[in-house]
Amino acid sequence: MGRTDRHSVSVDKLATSPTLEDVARRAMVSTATVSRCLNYPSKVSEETRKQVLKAVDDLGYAPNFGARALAAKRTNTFGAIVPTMENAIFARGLQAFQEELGRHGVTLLVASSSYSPELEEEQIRALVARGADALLLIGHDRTPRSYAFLEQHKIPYVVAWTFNGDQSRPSIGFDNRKAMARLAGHVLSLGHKKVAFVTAPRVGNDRARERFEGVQDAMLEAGLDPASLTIVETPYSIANGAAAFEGLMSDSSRPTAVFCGNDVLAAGALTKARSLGLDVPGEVSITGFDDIEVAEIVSPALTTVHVPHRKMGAGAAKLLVRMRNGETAVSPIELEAEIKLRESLGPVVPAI
Amino acid sequence: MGRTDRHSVSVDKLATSPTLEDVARRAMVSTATVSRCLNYPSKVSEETRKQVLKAVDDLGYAPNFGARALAAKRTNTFGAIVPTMENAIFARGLQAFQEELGRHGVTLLVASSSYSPELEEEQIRALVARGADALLLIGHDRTPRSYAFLEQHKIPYVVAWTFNGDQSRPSIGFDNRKAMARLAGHVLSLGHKKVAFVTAPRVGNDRARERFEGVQDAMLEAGLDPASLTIVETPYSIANGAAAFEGLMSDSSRPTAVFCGNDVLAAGALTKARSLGLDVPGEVSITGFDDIEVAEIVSPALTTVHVPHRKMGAGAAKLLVRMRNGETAVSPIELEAEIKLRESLGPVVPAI
DNA sequence: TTGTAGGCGTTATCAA
DNA sequence: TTGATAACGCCTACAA
Repeated sequence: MGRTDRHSVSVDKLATSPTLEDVARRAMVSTATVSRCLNYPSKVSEETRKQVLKAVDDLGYAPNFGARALAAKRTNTFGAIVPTMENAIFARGLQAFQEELGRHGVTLLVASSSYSPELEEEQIRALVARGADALLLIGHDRTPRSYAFLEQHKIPYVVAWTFNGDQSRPSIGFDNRKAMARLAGHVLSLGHKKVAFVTAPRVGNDRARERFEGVQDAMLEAGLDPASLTIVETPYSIANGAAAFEGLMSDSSRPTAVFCGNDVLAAGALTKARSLGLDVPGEVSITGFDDIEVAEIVSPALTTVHVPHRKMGAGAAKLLVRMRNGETAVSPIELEAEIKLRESLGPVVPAI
Repeated sequence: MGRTDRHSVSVDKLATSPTLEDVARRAMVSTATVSRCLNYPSKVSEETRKQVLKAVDDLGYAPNFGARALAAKRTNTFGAIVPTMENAIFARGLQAFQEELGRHGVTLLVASSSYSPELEEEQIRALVARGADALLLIGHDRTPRSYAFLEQHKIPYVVAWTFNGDQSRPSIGFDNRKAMARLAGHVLSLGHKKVAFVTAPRVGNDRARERFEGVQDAMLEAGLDPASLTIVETPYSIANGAAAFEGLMSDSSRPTAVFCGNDVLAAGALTKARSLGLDVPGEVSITGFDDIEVAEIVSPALTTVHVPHRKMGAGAAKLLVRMRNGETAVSPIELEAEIKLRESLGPVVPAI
């Protein structure tokens, strides 16, 4: 039905993608048998299986995913939406996420939101429409519509890259605020009083906000006025980090330590320091956050906060698989972020 | 049909994703009208449009992608398969690719092959099954089955990151061999005679192979015996670059210049040089390939080949869109790769 | 072990 | 301008 019969198979070859029906015809069995053979090989006799697989091979058959999802209501595909893929911040975690998913037979679809909640909302819809069974999201900040949508569609999701005691969502991550406070505390204990903070835009980015609060916490703790903190807000990029740093250093009262909201910004600052002929950490200390690969290869090596990228990625995958399988009461998981002291940080050197 | 009628809508809300039919019922029109309203708003009266959109909004309706693809036979989704997402080599190009696609209303799906032709074959099938209308692939090396599959399914694709005169496939890229030969030629003109080449595994990776051939070309040109080139083959990673470099330098007869197949390897070599206390370029010169961001932030900054990442990505997107729209005779596009001379390269210093 | 047939959520062709 | 309705390709009871 639907298709008129043809005399030769070769006509088919020139046409378009073969379907289950084509395979069935060639293997001289029903479509049901082909489907079974592909999905539950054990439920098919050895002989027919061979025939079918040969037909599949001959035809170069690939199941139509949409049709399959439509019929089976499960895609074995998870989605991940990260703020950016252009730098390495999320690369390692995503890689681990993917590897772990692979072990469970699920495929990963990745999208990026460019740090925009509206764009993220679109991406969420797109991935769900494409049949994502579950989603990995970064941070808690997103539009109410996004949450409503996830709720309504009953899409399991986990929030990663952050851990925040008072959030009840399934999540896995570390306490950005605490980690940054620890790093900043250490820096201040080295005698730095004039400090600056270069951060990504904080609205719509709870990680950035929490890191900022961490710096404030540390200042308070050290008896410094948080209001005296110079803040530069700029999107994550090496160039922006460099520009921000240059601005800071051209100021009449330079900071002796510059906290950067992440390693990318810090790498930019470091590079600019070099081109400015400024000694790091002699004249100014610089710190980052994330501990991506560049942190170790820049010179001087970057003092930063080591984020458990791989643990987070793999852990998120495990959580999500459990949730997809019906488990409902998954409690948030907190991981540790560790301070990495390296050469870019030094004690404050009194002016001569 | 199929669904039993319900008395209240709220039941639906608790159930699962709303369908076209749900929207239609709520807006009191037919599913055809809803579909039209979503796809060709102009073909629907102002009034019904409002009703429908309201219903869509109320219900949080998102079209089922699989069903849509099934019915429309077009997904407006392209796929890209890159060897790796873990380092920055392909990130910028992919970003540009995505941006350009966005301008044409197409969504991007990304997968990575881990430099394995077999895995790439799987990914190709997966993306096509998911309805990718067209594919971006890296390099020409892949299994015959992959090419046969693409052929059979009539999937438009372009090969990027390489340009090779005698290949007739739609492609956009630069001549890896020529570019590397130019860089190597310059290095050799500085007096280097003992040179080494650290490369990614060359089988299944035409770019790596061509870069290698470029080095050989330059040696020949300079009157050196290509057989005297020390070769280390190792997967792209900072750690591997460092290890390879260390091995090279611990050799009794050290090279005075180390070519690296890409910037990641070179960054590793540079880092190791520092930890070994070797002066670059005083004692040994190091070069990379790609000109990714790290190339400028490492110290000394890396001499490398600038690859037109963004141009390639955007260009590939344009090509693919044209092909998807039925254009068939697209000829390969060659872009220029430019040598970037930076601090990591210096003249050979005669031993005292 | 295998086949038949209904349904999954859209789109698109016809009529109305 | 709108509404029926037949595909689209696959899965899965249910029957044989």
